[in-house]
Amino acid sequence: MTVTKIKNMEEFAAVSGLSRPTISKFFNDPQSVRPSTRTRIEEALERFDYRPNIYAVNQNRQLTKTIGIVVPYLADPFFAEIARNIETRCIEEGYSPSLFSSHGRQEQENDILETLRSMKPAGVLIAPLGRISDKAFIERFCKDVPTVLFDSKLEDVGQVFIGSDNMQFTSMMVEYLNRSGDAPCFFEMKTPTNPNARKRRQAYIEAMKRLGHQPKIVQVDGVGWDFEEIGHRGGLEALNNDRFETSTVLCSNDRLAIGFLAACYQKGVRVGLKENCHLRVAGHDNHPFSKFTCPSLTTVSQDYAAISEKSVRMLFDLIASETSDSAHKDTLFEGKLVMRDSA
Amino acid sequence: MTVTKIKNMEEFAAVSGLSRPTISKFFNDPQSVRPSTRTRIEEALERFDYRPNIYAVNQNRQLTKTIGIVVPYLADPFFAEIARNIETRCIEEGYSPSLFSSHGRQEQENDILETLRSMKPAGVLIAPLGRISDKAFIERFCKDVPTVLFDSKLEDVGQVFIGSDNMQFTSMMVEYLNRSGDAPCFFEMKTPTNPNARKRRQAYIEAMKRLGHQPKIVQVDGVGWDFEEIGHRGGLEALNNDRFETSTVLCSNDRLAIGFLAACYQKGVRVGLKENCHLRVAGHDNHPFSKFTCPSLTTVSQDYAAISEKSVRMLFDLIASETSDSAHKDTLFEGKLVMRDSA
DNA sequence: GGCAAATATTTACGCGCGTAAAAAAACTAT
DNA sequence: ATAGTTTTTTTACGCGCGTAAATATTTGCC
Repeated sequence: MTVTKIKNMEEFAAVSGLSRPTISKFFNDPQSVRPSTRTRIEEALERFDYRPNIYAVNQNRQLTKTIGIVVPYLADPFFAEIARNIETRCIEEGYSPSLFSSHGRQEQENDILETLRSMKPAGVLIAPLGRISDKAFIERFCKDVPTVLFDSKLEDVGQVFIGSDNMQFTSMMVEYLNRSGDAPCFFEMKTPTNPNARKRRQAYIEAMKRLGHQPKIVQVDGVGWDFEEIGHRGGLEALNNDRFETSTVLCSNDRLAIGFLAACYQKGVRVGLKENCHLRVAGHDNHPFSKFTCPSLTTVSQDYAAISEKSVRMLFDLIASETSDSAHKDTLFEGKLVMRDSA
Repeated sequence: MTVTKIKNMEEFAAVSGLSRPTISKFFNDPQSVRPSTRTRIEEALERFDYRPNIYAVNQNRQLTKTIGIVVPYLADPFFAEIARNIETRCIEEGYSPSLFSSHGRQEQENDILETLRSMKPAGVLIAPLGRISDKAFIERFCKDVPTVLFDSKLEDVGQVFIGSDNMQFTSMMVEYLNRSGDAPCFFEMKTPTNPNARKRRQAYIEAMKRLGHQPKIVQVDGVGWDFEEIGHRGGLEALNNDRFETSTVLCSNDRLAIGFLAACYQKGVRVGLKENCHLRVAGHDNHPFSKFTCPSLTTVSQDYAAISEKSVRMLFDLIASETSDSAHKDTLFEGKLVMRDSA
């Protein structure tokens, strides 16, 4: 590396012996210049490490190379994991991902979208807060910016949604639990933030009826995203008051199940399949930590990789197509039964 | 809101009946214009929702209002939590935080710093990967950009470090465990990524000697950030081979402990303080999930809020001071014993 | 070697805003 | 009302780069 500091494209063009427009073309698309030219530029890059000023670049672009990623709650390893996958894929495609978390608050979600709008991103991937999202606000955003919604569907918002087939998730699990023991109760929050939760409840009810059982739903209080806490407190309360009519509990999601398992442990309720166990417990999502609960949690796995991959691909399709064909495209992935020790 | 679309500051100046330089001053610092003027602009803002083009703004600023936040592994709720705190504080101060995760890879950490450098941020908060960080690279970065290191200290790098007093953490816990039962073994990874782990080991050894005990360290294989997995696998192996010489195990961190507790459960080893228990287990960090392990985990709590708060304040001091006084300032926070059921 | 096609250069303008300097206007206080 | 101070306006330049058009050069091909 040389001592010379290159401070703009003009100077870099000089040291590489080319003209500025050629350098500009190169940075927009290396393939657009002749191989020999490309080599010369790359050699110069080795010697002088220059990078175009991103602000100057983006100012003159109607469309930047930024991809916005918005998740509702980053402290949930599920979203952290999805975000990681998406980030990686975006980088591979030559885009710069920018990650945001709404931290469970509508106001923040809207602020993020405002910020994003001013960033003129090529596209945005958003997992909305759900029930408490400002639907109209997000809808307007989707009209202006190519946006893919994932995880949490908002009816009639956006052109593309990628998520899980919650009906299939829950049906499969209810059937499994039913044929391997008694029919499950359903353990959930009274007012879940996430629309997936509502689908799961519905699927539970339908599956139970189909199997000739009376649905038995145990709802607990609590708002926000501290699902473990809610599952724990609500679980204790439900156990204390004998609210579970069968010896099998299907939790609306794994985080709730983690809290519930803690409650069981505390109450001395043995969970699992073994002879001396009182209760079977299952969840949904295959949360990264569900393998390490006590006992390890039987659950339905979301296909993280597939959801991330498909979301990104659909976004790039959307960007490429340009046409605002208002055909709503939904993609739902099926889950796989992950059988562990808890049920 | 009116139908008129404002597309630049010129137009916005027109509709608000002021000149562009005044509008420019306002956006740089609302306090710098006369109150009556400020009111007029704010009224116009209500009617026309205009935001300055961030790229044009930043191009002409030597220093942007961006704050970079870099964490080693975002899927760890500990870092997610810290990041959330820091983000919030930055926004309160009128800055735009930009969050990045190194995902446990040196290459990615360096890439992020490269990207950040080109973003001309006002300052950067980074929790380095630790052992596998490219020290020289980070050191160079710190020279160019006001940077606060937190969580994981790299010797002689950067001017400011904020973290926990690992010596105090471990000493306190070892003393507690010793006086409430037998002396603990220390359970850790053979080659930990994080320097905190090394400090904790050292503190363990010293504390044990001070108390007249022989240190008993149980090390397990494994690399990367899947601590639960490593703790689980290593824990099973250690239990199978009777590697714990006492009935108390102090884990280097809570995530390792979570995996270890799962191993104990699986092996039928009862953990806790009660009469019929075989083992006591403790951890470090007060990980968000440690309250929900089975049994709930006794640990030393990091002061998340204090670390975040102090890191941000120190960064703003650094930005304000401008002077590159090379005085290294370290701030270490003490931990508090969190007594739960596991020890 | 000559010709068409592909690529690079020259020249020039514009993006949206920061910012400096001088002039004008609006306040403040007496 | 007047002088003095603060604020705003006018004017103008520059930031680093995208990009268009006309021109010049290189390349591939027979």
